[in-house]
Amino acid sequence: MPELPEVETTRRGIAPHVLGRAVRAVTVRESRLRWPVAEELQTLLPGSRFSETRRRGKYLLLKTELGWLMIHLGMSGSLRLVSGDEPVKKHDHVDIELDNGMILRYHDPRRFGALLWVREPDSHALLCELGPEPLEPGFDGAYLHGRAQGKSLAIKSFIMDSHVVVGVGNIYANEALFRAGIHPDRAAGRVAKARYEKLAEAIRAVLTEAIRIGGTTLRDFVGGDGAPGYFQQKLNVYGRGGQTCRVCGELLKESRHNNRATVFCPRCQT
DNA sequence: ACTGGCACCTGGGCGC
DNA sequence: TGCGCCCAGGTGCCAG
Repeated sequence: MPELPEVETTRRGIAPHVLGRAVRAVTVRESRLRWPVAEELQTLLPGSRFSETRRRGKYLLLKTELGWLMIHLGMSGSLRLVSGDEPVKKHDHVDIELDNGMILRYHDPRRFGALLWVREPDSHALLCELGPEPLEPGFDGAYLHGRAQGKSLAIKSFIMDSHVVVGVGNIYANEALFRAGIHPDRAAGRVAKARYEKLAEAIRAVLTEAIRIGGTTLRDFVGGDGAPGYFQQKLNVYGRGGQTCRVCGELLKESRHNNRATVFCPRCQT
């Protein structure tokens, strides 16, 4: 599920329910995630109070007096608030019980996600090398163009590198390249600055739109099953290989970059 | 320094 | 129905 819009939607969904709340207890049913669930969740988190939520790329950060709980949802993770009597389902790995009885429940079938403890987010190894936020100042065509100089890798792989820009996963990489009219195979270093301007704008547009739509499903984070399928009807290329291009009618082609599915229109994207 | 490929997991869908 | 195969929204790490 989670690309940047999903992570941001999760942050906005849980923020009003955790801010100002203290943690009553933590239950770890399965600690074998991408990295072992941090011991501090059980030694430091109980008794602490959440005072701030933040997102950096696809990492979610919840501040307490003693440090930050850092959460990554991996490929299949989700975080939602449930009432204390909600039955535990398979793959509900971690419960963080709040002082009002609600539970922040981490669910992750594939276990590619992570729950870590960090003292200082800005200097943490996983965060300090990350590229700019695509929706904040500092990310634009000039920046991308500059970073691409001398690079021979495919532009799709380039924009999916979190050291270049965070939060552009496979769906939105495909969609942004389509909107910008750029062929995904093109060498990053051989794309003109003007086209990077268009690409930066396309990345901002698809992410902003997805967050906007995701915002309408915020209620799902409390109670419901929290499985929004919102962006589907907006997709122009992702998952549409072999179907016709919505703009020109050409058959959409499929390929792969770094073992990730790529879909593009051979006529619109050059 | 770059780049491509692999690893970590489970579950769903498909063809036989 | 069952089995085996392929695929999946991420990303750190490794070898060449």
